[in-house]
Amino acid sequence: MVRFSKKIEYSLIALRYISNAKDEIITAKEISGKYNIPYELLAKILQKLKKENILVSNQGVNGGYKLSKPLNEISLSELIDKIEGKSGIVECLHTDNLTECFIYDSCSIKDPINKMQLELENLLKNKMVSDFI
Amino acid sequence: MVRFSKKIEYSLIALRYISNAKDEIITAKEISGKYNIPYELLAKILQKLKKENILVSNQGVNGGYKLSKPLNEISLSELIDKIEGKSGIVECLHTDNLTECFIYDSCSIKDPINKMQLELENLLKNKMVSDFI
DNA sequence: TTAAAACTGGACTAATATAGTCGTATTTAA
DNA sequence: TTAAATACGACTATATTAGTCCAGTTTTAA
Ligand code: SF4
Ligand code: SF4
Repeated sequence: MVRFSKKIEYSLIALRYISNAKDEIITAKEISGKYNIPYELLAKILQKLKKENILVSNQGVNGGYKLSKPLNEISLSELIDKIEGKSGIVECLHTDNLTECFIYDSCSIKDPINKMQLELENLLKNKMVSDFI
Repeated sequence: MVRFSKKIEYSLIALRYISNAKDEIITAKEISGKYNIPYELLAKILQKLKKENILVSNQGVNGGYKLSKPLNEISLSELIDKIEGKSGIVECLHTDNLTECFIYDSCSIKDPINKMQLELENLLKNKMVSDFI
């Protein structure tokens, strides 16, 4: 029910490492090697973080990644939304609500579930990636 | 990353309904019908809740379920643990740690992840099933 | 006594989400 | 021109969740 995906864990490990390296440019290979994270998977994640403007990248020889902003400006909430795509704690609270819950009309717990979501969001918004160091 | 399973949602709907019926005995069929919840699945869930001492049951004709204790004495945390089995937010925090994370030794975020888990647990412990009414 | 209404229990399948892999293209410094 | 790196898309494998099926047992009431 509450579970960090490997993508999020690998993101945190990578961001932490890149942050500690200050302005040095870090490659996917380096992080993959240090932490035994599958290279292809980590590479995908870093590409995604770049596309989401959390990292900036340089291609080619001597290329790699560095932070686009300090980690205390990135909330866990933001990281999760950007890596996994924004999503609600239940079907009917997804923003892109293509698949409406087949129970929706008769459901008696929509309101309290909604409140619950807000409380969880609040916790994740106030937790910064820098707290994972 | 933070997602209620259908089992939990169906549990909440059912517990709410049974609670509102006061001391009347409620059948799986009745709840299934009112809320369009797949009967076999709901039946399994109620059986589990009975086994976990949240419900008490009567078999046979006119049988059914009622609460073994009021909903304000059951935390969301307890419900989740009993329905889904207790589990950590990441592999290495599972209590029955059969499968150790293959990154464990080199992992740099174990401690902060642990703290995060405590904060989430705290939220879920202070949320009672009665809050979902 | 028997039939129907309910719970019980286990195995099974289907659907979905997560994790990881592969191949190929592009960029760039040396 | 080559090697080291990011970039992208499709693919496969694995795990989890959701739902189904079937064969019981218990109990009440006709
Ligand atoms: S309608 Fe009710 S059961 Fe369906 S997803 Fe929303 S809260 Fe859950
Ligand atoms: S060891 Fe690190 S990567 Fe592995 S499960 Fe624990 S926190 Fe996550």
